Amino acid sequence: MELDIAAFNDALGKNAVIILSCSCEIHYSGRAESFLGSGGRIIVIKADKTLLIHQPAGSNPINYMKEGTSYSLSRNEGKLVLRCSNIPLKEYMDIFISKVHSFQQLQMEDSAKIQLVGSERDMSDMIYGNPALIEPGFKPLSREEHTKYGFIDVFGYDKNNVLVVIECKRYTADLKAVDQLQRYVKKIKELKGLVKVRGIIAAPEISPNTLQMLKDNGFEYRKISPPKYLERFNKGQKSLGDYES
Amino acid sequence: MELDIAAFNDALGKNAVIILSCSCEIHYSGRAESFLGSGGRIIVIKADKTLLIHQPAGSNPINYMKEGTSYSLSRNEGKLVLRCSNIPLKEYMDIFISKVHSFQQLQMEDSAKIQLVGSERDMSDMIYGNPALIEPGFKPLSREEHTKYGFIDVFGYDKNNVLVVIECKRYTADLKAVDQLQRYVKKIKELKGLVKVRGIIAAPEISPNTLQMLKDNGFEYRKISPPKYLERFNKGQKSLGDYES
DNA sequence: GGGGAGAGATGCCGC
DNA sequence: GCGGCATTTCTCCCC
Repeated sequence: MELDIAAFNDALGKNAVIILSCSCEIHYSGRAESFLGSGGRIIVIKADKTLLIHQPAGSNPINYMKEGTSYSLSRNEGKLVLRCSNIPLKEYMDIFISKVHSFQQLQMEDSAKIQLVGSERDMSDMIYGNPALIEPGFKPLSREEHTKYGFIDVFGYDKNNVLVVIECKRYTADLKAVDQLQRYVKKIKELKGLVKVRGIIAAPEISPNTLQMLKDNGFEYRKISPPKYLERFNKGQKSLGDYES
Repeated sequence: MELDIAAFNDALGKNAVIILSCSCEIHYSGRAESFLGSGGRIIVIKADKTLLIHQPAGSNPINYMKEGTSYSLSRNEGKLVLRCSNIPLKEYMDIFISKVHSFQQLQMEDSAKIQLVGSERDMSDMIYGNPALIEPGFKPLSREEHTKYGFIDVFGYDKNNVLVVIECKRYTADLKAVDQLQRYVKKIKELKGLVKVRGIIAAPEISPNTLQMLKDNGFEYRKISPPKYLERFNKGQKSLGDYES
């Protein structure tokens, strides 16, 4: 099909969502540089002028531009070229379109915000509200502490009044989690002038190397999973519950 | 518009790319749990059965399902429901569609692979090929060393035959970069029985705190940017060069 | 806007 | 498959 440049510009001006399926070739220059040879793609320009280019498979866009990008569609010697530029970010893209399969513009509204449960923050809240999950006598002082020591998930005293730093991970704890814990514990020792500060990783799983490194540093592991309140809620419903039988 | 369930299933069977714009409500349950109230969205199901749901603004999909997901579209009491399940991953989604704005199926081919320049790997290659970028007399031994110590970007000897570990970052080096360097240097000292091993971060920028922590640990910083060969190539062309004037 | 850290991160590569 | 790590990461929060 033919793509009407005026219709495209009209859609841009109305902050419509544009969906273009086409064969194209892509040059990108910005934080890095890339080239993608010809193939079938879906190009989406959103109301906020975000650009996404998707191949027929895979989760991530193969190329993209951020919010606030400017677009200029032109026909040069019979070929369609979509030039994209984000001056403040110094990001540029040229899309050379050889064949347009479809063009669509949509006026859509969506003010809904997602509610998500099961994050690391939910884990630290759970531990804060139920400190026995760590051990008897654990007394949490704060959570998500954004201080100069670092951003500590949970921070408290054990039954012997020894300071405890807890790093939560919602997934398998890896070497980087120990790095982080180590950095926090070291900073706190320095700032408080303490010799003994305990470090604990709370996570549903931990890799063998990570457990080794944890022990080598005198730290501890607690097997704790993030809460999923909505899951419990859904168990009483037909919709998602069906899958769990 | 009305959505033809048979046409939808036909598109799925042909591994077409499906694009559906609609108003819908979304429940997700898997690694976490989420709920998203009604609003206008674009739903894409790719040839590999990846699902993406986009709101009219923002880079990232608000909900998604991974490759290999199964779909079942049905009409219950006049309402359209798209049930998505990925049994091996224990991920499930229910999409309650209140209004269909458009439906499209596309047969597309794309075997092109992206060429990208300016990655961390390109940086380590550049240093390996031009060791003077670090300092006179630096002799690199290997790059991207995948050993049990960790994955060291560049590894070599200085002019005094002291071992040097270099960690490259394509962007501003942060505290985690020092964590990583520290971990590598420590492991190498242990395994080789060395007292002195130098650690260097090579990055275009470094945050003040990071530089402080780097120095506190006796490590060094080299201001080096990742290479961008394609940019140089494009300077001679009209396309991307236009923007740089 | 920069810094610091999480993410339903994803993707890549190596074992 | 898991492990370890980069990413044009993106997003959020706080200073």
